[in-house]
Amino acid sequence: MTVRTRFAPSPTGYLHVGGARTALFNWLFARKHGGVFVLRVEDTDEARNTDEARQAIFDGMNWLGLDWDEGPGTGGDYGPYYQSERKPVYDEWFKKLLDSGRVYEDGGAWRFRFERKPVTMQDLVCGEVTIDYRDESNTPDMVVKRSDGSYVFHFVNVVDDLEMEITHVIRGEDHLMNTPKHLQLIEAFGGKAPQYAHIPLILNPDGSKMSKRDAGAAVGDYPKQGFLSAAVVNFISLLGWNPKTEREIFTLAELAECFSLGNINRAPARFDLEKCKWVNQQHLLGVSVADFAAAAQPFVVAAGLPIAENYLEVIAAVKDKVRLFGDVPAAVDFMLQDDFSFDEDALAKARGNASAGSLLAALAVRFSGLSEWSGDAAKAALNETALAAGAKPGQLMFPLRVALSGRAHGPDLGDILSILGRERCVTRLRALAGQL
RNA sequence: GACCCGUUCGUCUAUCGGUUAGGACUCCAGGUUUUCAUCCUGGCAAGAAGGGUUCGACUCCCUUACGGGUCGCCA
Repeated sequence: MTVRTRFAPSPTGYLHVGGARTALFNWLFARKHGGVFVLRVEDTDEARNTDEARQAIFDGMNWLGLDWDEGPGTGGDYGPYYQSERKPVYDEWFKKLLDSGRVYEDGGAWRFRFERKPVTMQDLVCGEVTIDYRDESNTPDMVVKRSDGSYVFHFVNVVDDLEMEITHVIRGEDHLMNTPKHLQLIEAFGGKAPQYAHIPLILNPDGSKMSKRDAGAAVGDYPKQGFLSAAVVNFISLLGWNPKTEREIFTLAELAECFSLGNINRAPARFDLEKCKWVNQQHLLGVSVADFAAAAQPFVVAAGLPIAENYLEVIAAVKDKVRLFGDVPAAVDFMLQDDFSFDEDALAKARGNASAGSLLAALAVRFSGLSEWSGDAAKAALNETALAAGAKPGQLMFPLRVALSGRAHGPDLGDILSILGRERCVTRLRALAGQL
């Protein structure tokens, strides 16, 4: 029997990390077992569906690299994959319920009559869970068909899982209490229930439920901030699941290899954006300068910075120092244009060195006299300047860095000197020397 | 309120009865780097509480507390 999993989002908002992780786990499980991953759009609530939300799902899935074997745009033998197009199928299954007397009319809607007994499920994550349906107050008969003739989630979800021969349902823990309802429906249909795995929810750093407005919640925001999809996938995979090794950095393919439902935790995890950024930096380390430069360019342009001829050189100088592509503009602005700001603390620290002004002025003179310009030549000039003044080269480096970049941190000084070129260096040295 | 799931450093987690409770992020301190960053080393920091069971419990059981989830003609 081939494994068939599905991700069944409803297009009522943006794809959020919780949904993305659910999709990811279903995808990983299918890939791990050479199975089929189905994307099914649960758009039965016409009032709340939007085209933007539908597109956000596709965009998010594509960006994450979670391709679906069956679903919108791909096709498959179990379609259509939009529930809004499956009314005839539901009518057919509803008739089974009608014929067997398991539904009754209530105010124009149809309710499914639960069997009043304890219902036990075997969850792959939560283990054995029993809900007692003899307590009617806690488990009222559920509406399966609205008075307007449309069907509700529980009904279509179960019918489609049966119709599409889904073998494993991996979904958020918010569905745990729904499962006995689904099991009762499946039993009434005489169908074979899929195996269920309810994964813990993702919470905000403060422990509150992560909703769509919270920071880090919308998958669509990650590319905007300059995250690598591989890093986001890597990070969210580790929320509530672990590979049982101390390794933390994985590619999607590597995750698919070692993924196992048995290694999923039961407790909800909080979302730590800082660690997500660290994971991103780890993935960034493996990206080539050319690819990095191409990916960072939109951010640089959006910040209003010019793409200079030596753009690649500029990127190479900062590539291993940033965590996000979104951090690039602020890290390279002083190398791409002459308009940059001075950090007050850095300036204050430079002023703390009484001889900084004269040293910088002397260095400007020496730079001007250099027959050839290069980062090494400039550094040699720096050493000579310092020695001539009876100072240590190190004393000159900080003021020089501030003069050239306006800040205390940045790329290697040799890189900066080389990238800026003689004229700019001299100009900036004189400018700061005059202020100290 | 009822029902369900859960509870190891601030955060993500390892531990399938016997460990100095390990790793990672963050933070701090050293070292390397003539500078910045990377990097290396070290440090801070945890079994919610109380009862059992057991020679022995973070691990099993119960109670309490706390957190999350669910109780729709939403999904």
